[in-house]
Amino acid sequence: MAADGPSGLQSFRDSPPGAVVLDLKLPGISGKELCREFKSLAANVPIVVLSANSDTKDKILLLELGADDYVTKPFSPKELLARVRRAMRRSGPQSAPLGQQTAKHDVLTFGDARVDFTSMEATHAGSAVALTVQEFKLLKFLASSPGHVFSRDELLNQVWGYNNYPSSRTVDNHVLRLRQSLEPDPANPRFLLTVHGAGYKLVLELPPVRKDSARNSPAS
Amino acid sequence: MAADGPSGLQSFRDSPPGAVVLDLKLPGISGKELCREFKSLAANVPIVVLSANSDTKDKILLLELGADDYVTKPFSPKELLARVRRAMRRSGPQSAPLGQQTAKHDVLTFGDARVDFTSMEATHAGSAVALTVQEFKLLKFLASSPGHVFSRDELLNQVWGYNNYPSSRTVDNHVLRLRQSLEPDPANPRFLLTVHGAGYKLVLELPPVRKDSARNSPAS
DNA sequence: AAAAGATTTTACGAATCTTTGACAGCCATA
DNA sequence: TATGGCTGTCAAAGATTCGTAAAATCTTTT
Repeated sequence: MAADGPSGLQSFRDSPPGAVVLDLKLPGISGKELCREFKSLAANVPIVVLSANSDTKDKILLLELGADDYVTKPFSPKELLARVRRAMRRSGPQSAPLGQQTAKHDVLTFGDARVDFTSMEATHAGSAVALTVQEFKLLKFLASSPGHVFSRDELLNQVWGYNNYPSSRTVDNHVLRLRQSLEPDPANPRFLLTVHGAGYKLVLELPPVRKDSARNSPAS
Repeated sequence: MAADGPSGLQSFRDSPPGAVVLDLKLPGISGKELCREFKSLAANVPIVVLSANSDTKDKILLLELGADDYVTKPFSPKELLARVRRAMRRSGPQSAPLGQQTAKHDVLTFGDARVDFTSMEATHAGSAVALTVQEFKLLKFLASSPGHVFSRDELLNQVWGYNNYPSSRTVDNHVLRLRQSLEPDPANPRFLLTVHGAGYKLVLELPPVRKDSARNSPAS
């Protein structure tokens, strides 16, 4: 808490907070100035503004200044809380205040699987499964563009490297093992999909309803 | 634009929009339900809610449901615009931890059909249809020059390749299957058209209403 | 150096696409 | 309006492409 603009700015610099609740009517600096200042110091710290008047022009201006939300007085504590929570949630997963972040882990989850590329650990339905380096690499690459179909050649180039040209079934086998390790039902893959004649892709959302029951697509 | 809940949900599924402006007072599904649904379908699509009453309890509830902002009536177009812009700005460049980023996908839509050439998925009236690689290739080529008529030989050369020279009914069959998968009424194609004696073309705009009396030549 | 583990090849049945050929129906011109 | 040439459609035959497991090869650890 800070009683006025300058001291608020000071403590913001000293130790960036997780969020800011900013009352416009305060002594010292203009609230708008302060808002802009905060945002330029740390754009990822959400700011919720308290304003006395509900003048629309003001609102728009503030939003343009970088405020993440505002509440007009009178307001209920509940509403303020809800808005702050939401603002934090939105900017949340980004990073802790500054420099204190516990190294971000690249994690990928789908179905029962959870893969941490930083620690190179993976779990399936809670229990740990062992993935090899090559498997991590392949999965990571596929995960870099979810939904994108990659041909075997592309995968060999991108994951195995330009010099290395193992032949055909290499990729297949790695996909096979990934499926066996991570798919709910390895025989009927739901995430690591093959596109006949084209290659493989990793999809993270469940596809929409199937229509053409006739053609490929796993039964049911 | 959709006039009611169900149709809104449908078009959301068909082609997720960049943002949603949701009027709470609509027929069919409850607005809150719809809001939750949207968010579960695509969490990164921002939602701005229009609500008639400015009841605080309602506001909080909506925010918890996943709405990104709301505007109470009456509101100025400017304010709505500012809020939508802000919501989009926020959800825009922000990419989820890993794998959830939506890379640019090449998509083609016409009639009830939606074809994504990147993920090699296609939907017709919302439900998924399976297309083969060759079908994707052919469609992609036709789509590269909408309205342009390609002879069978051209198509064989361009889509099938120089070395490969299938003959007679090959192209026809692929067009047939594309029609069956994607045309509203496969027997009376509206987009994948035959030009007698010349070849095929893909048109994307709906032609003006045409009387049946005339032949099939382009309407006068 | 042997053992253990990872990666790549090979092989082949199974699954899935493509192409073909036959025919009927449609179209355009004589 | 009649005719020969196109096109739409189907189903079977012909080709590819995949999934899988086991063997062979290469790497790292013991």
